Amino acid sequence: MYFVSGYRGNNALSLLGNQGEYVVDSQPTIYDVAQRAGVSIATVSRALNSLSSVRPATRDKVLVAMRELKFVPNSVARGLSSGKHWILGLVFMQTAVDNNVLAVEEASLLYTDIVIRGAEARAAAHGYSLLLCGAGENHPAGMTPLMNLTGTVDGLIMLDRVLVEDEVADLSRRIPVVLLAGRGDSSAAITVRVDNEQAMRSLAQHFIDVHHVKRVGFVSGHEGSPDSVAREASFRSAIEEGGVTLADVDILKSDWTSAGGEGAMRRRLTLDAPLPEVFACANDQTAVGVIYALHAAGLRVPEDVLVSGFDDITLTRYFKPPLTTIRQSGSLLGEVAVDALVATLDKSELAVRTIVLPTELVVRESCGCAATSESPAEIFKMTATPTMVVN
Amino acid sequence: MYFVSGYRGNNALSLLGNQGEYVVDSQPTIYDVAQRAGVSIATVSRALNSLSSVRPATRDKVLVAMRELKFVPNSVARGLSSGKHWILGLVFMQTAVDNNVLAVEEASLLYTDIVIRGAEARAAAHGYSLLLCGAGENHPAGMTPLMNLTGTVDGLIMLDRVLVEDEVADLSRRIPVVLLAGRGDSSAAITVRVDNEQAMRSLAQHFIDVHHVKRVGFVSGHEGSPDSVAREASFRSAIEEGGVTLADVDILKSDWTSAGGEGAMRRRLTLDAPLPEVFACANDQTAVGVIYALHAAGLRVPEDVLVSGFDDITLTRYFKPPLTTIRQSGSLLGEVAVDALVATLDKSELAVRTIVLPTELVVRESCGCAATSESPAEIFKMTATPTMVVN
DNA sequence: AAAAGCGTTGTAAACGCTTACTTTTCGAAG
DNA sequence: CTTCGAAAAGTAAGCGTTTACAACGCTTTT
Repeated sequence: MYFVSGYRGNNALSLLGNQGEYVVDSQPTIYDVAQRAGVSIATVSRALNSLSSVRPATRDKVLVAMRELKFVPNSVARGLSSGKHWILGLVFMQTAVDNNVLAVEEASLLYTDIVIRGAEARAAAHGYSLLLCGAGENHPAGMTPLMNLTGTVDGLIMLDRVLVEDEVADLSRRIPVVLLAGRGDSSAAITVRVDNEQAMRSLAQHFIDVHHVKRVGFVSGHEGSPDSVAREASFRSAIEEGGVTLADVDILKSDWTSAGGEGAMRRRLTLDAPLPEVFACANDQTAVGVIYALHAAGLRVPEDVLVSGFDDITLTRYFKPPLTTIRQSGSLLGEVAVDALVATLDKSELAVRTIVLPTELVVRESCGCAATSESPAEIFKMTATPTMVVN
Repeated sequence: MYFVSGYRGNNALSLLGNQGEYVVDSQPTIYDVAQRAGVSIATVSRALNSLSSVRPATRDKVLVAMRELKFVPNSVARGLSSGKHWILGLVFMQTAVDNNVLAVEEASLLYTDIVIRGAEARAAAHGYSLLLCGAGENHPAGMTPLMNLTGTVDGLIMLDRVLVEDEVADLSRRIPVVLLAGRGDSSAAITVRVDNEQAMRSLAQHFIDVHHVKRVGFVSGHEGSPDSVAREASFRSAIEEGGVTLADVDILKSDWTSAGGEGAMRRRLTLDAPLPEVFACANDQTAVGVIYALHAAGLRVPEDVLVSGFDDITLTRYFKPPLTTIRQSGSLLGEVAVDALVATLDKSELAVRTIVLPTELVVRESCGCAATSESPAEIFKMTATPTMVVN
């Protein structure tokens, strides 16, 4: 045995009195394992990572020692040495709406969380952990906190355009970045987004072709949100192509929440202008609030006004009337983002720069279509496959 | 200037051709900063952390150099050296229900996510990041992955009893652990939970005292979930104390989801036994599904059957009928958990071992009470303050 | 029987930072 | 103009891994 001097392990074991039970005081290191197994730390490391050859007998000795010491490798030291951390960062907007606690609980909830869950699951499947990082008006966000993550995470996923293009470029020079739900035109980072254009187009066509509407309205999400902007713009262009009116007075500003939708519709109802025949809402929660306000004013949905949502969150299937909406898979969005990021990490190059995920029009009763007998619990499958758009 | 030899920085700057723009190839280190500022790395470190005294002039030199190099401290190296990582781990159950993707999207969603958001916000306020770690049937969870986090995170928050008591004890010997929504009787870790007993008792009393029910039912959450178990047990004991019947046939097994609640009620409706007058559900989503199934069978709520939920998620306030439920603050739960963990980290000792958060009965129409004119968007405040229970 | 080759294992130098300890600096007192 | 002492700055030893390189045996080759 070579091992003579220079031992600097923890001597981590202390015998616990007469109970004969070993208790670890401080984390044992590979030095402790090496000493116990009678090998060098390099061998321990190799046995641990099985990179190069270790004789089976030696490996066993090491593994036994590790088990006896309850050794757990220190991932930080590992990360420092190897430059690989097995952690992905996920940055999202934490919007506080008017300091309203309950609104905070709802705002952008559901959907964002589904994305987070999808990302987490997929990251775990790749062997990564997810580091959450909320940015936003109340948080001291911006560039610096994200930069600080550079040493901790291997890659970054950013939801809902937390930074402006220049900052993204800056950041992605240090670390691979995937943008989610952005406008899809960043040249600095891979972008994954949902096909808002296709979605709003199919919705507009349905209203025009099937329900023969002449005048429509739109209820937006949080101001400046890329998804909200994209949905409004796409809806407008599709609607106007069809020769239908979308008046300014019928474009209501909301904030992704039910309360916001309710308030927006209440305010709209105080105006003199006649209501349009349909309100397309930027997401499902908004639609719920809008319908509530309409009901409260004695208007029926869909008999008097048609309403549609976006997202197809599970709960709204149980509403009366069941909500006509656009289905998108939030978890898929998160999963694809992680896949793209991991691919970049592996090959350090990814041909595809923009990935557009499909959406699907789900027709239920709130747009005036006939009730189906299907149970809300029934599973729908996405029929389309993701479109890969090369930059 | 002392600096003579031993420089091992990156020489990180390279002049980018005629554009005159500096581009960082690899992250600059304190060695680079030290060289540029003409000081030693120790001084750079001190300027960075402002722990001990650095002369203002020197500090400025260093800060200028850092800015010029776009230096960002490597938090991993920092963590390895100081043993402090400024990361908190959050472990939660990732339950896949019957491989049903949409159910996965809903299952335990909402509530858990609110907790996560609350924890994240509070962690950020304390200067920590949150590392997410989904455990569960589909994930390869268990002890080892968590142990691997010990080197990465400073503390761990575990939702919904991911590990058994022994494992918790094992883990908490290495790292501070806070248990969330457990049974509240762990001696190995701090526990934060909601007052399920008080909640179900007030619900039972309401049913008995106000609505004079004689027979009640209960729809559970996911099997084995501590919260579900606690709610069922508390409800049963409060109900039986009141001399009211809770028959086995009226205890329906569900899984926290609307689909589960709907299915459970559909199955119940196929039985011969007469329905109880009320079904208390383990959470709001379940109640939504239950009501849907009742409606589908031609029964009215609350005229024919009373229903209550638990959680008071925002969306169900917009349902017809508005849901009578128990309010608990998920974000508060997350926040308190983080506070407790951080306190432990700071003082390395916390007197309080169990923290019980208050709940509040919110009476709406689904239990047969009169409609109020309040807008769903109205904010309710928790009236009670958290109860600290010393171990 | 010595040399060459190869599979194993050991040695030691990073990785980028913090910090105990030591040395230098600098201003005030003598 | 010393002397002294505190303040400021430097030196170097970690923190727990990985990994390039060296060294050691043990075959195989000639």
